[in-house]
Amino acid sequence: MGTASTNSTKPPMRDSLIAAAFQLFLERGYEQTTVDDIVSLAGVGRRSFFRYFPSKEDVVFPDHEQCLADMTRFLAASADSDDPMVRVCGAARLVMRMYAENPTFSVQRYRLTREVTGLRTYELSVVWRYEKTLGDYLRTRWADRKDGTLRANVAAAAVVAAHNHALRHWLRSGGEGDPLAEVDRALEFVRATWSPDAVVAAPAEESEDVVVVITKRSTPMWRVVREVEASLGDD
Amino acid sequence: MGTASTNSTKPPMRDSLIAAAFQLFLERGYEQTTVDDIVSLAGVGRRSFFRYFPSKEDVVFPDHEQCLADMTRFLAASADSDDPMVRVCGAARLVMRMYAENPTFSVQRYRLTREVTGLRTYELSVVWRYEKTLGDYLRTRWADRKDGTLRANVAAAAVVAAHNHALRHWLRSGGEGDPLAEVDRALEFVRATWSPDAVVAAPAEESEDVVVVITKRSTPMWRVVREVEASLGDD
DNA sequence: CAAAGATATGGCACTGAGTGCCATCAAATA
DNA sequence: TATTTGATGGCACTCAGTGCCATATCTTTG
Repeated sequence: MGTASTNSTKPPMRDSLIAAAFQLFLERGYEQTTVDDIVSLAGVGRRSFFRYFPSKEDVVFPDHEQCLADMTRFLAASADSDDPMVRVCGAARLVMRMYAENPTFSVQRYRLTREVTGLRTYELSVVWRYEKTLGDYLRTRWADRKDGTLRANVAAAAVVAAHNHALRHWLRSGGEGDPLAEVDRALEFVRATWSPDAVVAAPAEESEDVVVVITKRSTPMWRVVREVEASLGDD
Repeated sequence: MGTASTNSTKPPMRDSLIAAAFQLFLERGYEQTTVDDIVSLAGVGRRSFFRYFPSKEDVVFPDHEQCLADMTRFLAASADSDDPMVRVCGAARLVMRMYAENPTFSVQRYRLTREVTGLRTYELSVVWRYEKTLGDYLRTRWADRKDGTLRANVAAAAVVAAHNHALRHWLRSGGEGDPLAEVDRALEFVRATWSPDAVVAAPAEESEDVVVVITKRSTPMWRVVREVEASLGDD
């Protein structure tokens, strides 16, 4: 609210604080670095640090706030004709793209978050906001659907999990390969599961152990499975 | 590690600290209550608080550590013949049962976690440990499977999301109704998605875009999927 | 029973994150 | 030039969390 919304003029102080912080975090570790160390290296007053970052942890994730805003705008620009799951996967793709823009920075930060418990917890709160944004979107899109909110919550969690799977794999590799391709593959895995369409199921009546399913060849297999299961009413 | 494993003799000091803490949290709020307030009401030394609870937030979730241990044991006691997803849903059920044991306490805590950001973040870290435990289990069970780790991560996230959906719904209602039944219903929703079984396929011939699948309920799914995909040639 | 040790607790001082308040400096504006 | 506005620095304060040590209680051992 306080920062200049879409204005791209970034104050140099913010960047110098980030640079100083990461330099110290990487050489002595996060917990061994105090805010006083950071501000003295950056040559600014201690009070200014907390003007730009609400907490010491925030300096580690300087770009997530912007990315979250981008995701919100992306979903708000959705048309009713869009497949909700496709749209949500596109939103998750935005996050991966942000990581991919600065591979070395992302990898360094990953090392930090793996070692420091407090940073991992903070990252969880960030991920939760992404998941909540996706879930809210799906909830409105599936408002009329049976079990719409349950479906929305589960699907949002699945999308986030698939994204994080691809992201962590890429980060562990040190930033090698194409993270966008990886995340697309992982997202397709869940998208096919949660946006079934074009399947008609007709349970048999005479024989109670036989089911007839009619579908198009072009339909991904997962949708068929999902629909058959739903119509069967499983064990 | 340090606490008495299965020994049920709980020190009274721990309980009195929890009681004092919640009394103050509910009347003045979490952030308006200092640790000094808690210990002076409980009549113990300040240092003792941090002997029983690593942080001020931990006193709000006094039973999760035990529950996590229970879940780990439950999964370790799994047999190879168990359906992994069924087992994981049973593990999630344990958590719901813990909440259901103290409805009023759970509802009061829910009110707190909704208002206080720090507590919500802490809860996320707890949920993450549950999800990681479930994911680790599924990963080993699906080690030989194609995309086993991706599948495990996504399925674990889906199970946790379904559990939380039912849990939050029950908590918002003030603890009315049967939370176990609710969570079973939500879990069944994802279980059916991620451990389908019993289909046999036979491709049609006349219409080139329509496929008829006939199957027995008791047939393992995965062979069938491969057969159908092989006969169809997937997208 | 007495001495010695282990465990639980309290007290105290210290570090470090985060906040409120005010002074100061620079740039924009009248 | 005088004034206002916004950004910054400095200072003191609260509070969570930790390390260290003294003390009390309980247990083991001679």
